[in-house]
Amino acid sequence: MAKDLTSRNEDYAKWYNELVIKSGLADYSAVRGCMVIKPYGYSIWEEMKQYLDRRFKETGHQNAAFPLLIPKSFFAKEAKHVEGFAKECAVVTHYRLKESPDGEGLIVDPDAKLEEELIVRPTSETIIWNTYKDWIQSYRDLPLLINQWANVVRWEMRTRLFLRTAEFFWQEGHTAHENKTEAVQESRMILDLYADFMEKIMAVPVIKGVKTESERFAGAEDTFTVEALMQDGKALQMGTSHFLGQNFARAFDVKYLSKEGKEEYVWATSWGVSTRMMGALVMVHGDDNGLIVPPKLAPIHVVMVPIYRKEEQLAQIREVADKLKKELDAMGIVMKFDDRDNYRPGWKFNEYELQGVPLRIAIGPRDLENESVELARRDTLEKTTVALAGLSTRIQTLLEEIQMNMFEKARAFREKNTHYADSYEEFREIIKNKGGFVYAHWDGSAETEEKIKQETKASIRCIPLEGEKEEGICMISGKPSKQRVIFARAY
RNA sequence: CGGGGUAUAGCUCAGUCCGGUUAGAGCGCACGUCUGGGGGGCGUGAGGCCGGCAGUUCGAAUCUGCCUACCCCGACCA
Repeated sequence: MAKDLTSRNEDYAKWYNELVIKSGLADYSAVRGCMVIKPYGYSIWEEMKQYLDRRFKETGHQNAAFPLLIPKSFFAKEAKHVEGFAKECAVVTHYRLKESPDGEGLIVDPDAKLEEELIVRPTSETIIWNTYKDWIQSYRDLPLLINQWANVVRWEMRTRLFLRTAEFFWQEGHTAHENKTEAVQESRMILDLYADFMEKIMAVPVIKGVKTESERFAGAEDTFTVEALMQDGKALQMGTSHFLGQNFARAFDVKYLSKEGKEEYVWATSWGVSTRMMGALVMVHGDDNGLIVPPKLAPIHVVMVPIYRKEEQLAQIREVADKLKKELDAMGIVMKFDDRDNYRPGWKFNEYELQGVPLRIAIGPRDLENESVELARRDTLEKTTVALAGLSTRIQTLLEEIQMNMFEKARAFREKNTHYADSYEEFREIIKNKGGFVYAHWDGSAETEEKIKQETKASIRCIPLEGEKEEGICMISGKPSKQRVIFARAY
């Protein structure tokens, strides 16, 4: 089996890093904290983008592109927003280089200092709202529903491939609305869209919820989140959707004239998911043999590995492959026929397992004779011999089954690792020894939240939106609580 | 930003403590050959300013000092 891969039990963090690199998703780059997304990794990201982009458009959004660089003064306009991002900004101060006087390389030309420094965007609210001011005059201009696919930079102290990189790729939606109800609805609708994507396409079960005040996005009135559980018992925030109230409208003076002829500030949302989801994909589905990509995200659904000695045999196999490929094409299933002769079958088996291709077909002289193939599932590692007749239909069914099985497996894992704690002792014991999600009562105060975080490293992931709301008392203060909230250690 | 670690072939690493001819291994790569149903065997070959700068010495991958970069673990954060 994948000989060189560290097992999850041995060292989960090491397993993750190795898997990302060895499966060809990404690699470290020459730039600190920034990664190279390799073709295979990028093709999965493209699948994610493609699906989400279609859904955004179906729900009335349009794509646009705003500048990478933002004038420093823009950040000062929304107080909480600056506070949240100031510590991790890359700043452009000059616009020219010149040869150094000693002739050894280049230096920044001191004469080329910018009047006003530019910030490499950590997020685009400010530049976008500055622009919206010019786009919005009347209630007829609303709602304004814009999305941007972009890269952003946040100068993180400590980075991890996909999970926290200094530069990352994402989409950020920025919408403007006439009233609060509509804006809240928008942010909730996007939250549902995200959750739907994660569960149906990524096969990652998520919990929808709202963030506590201290975990809220800088400048938001409410941050909605989708949270997932990784195999090491830690939580990962998969995406967020913010109700921004009128904060940015006020900061950038974006007003519209209502039907009644009254001047009003608009209401805003912003929402985003990033390449971080790639990390979730690895950590939720991967096993000790490598990645497992759910069929609905897989750039390649089926790979066929020919086994042969003589050229005539390969020619015969190729005939079968071509025919099957054509059938699968018509079904929207992508098959790769790997006839490279510099790698041997066993090597290819391992390689595709590492990459997580959902289905593998091995076909050799033996199979040709019996008019069958060997079909292997990546999720269960199960191998069966199946007839050539009706193979494409069989594949189609199997892919659906794999998709479902992966989701069910992840959900079962999450359920097994979801606990309820009624006392703080119980809570600490679970967080320390078992990990996972812990439902517990909390009095709603930031102090209690902080105390728990300090003492256990577990944070409130969210106040869940769904499920029954059971009243109780806070496990720390004994004060009343309207419902349990979800705690976990998180990435 | 604290703590730890690493830097030698494309990759993973030995060699450094105890300085001494020509710096090694495995994998990968190239060519040949036998092969081919779970990372093949054999043979031949290419590939190195031993992270940088300075010092000690007849002599430095090895000792000393300074620097740089990256990784891991924490704190902070999506």
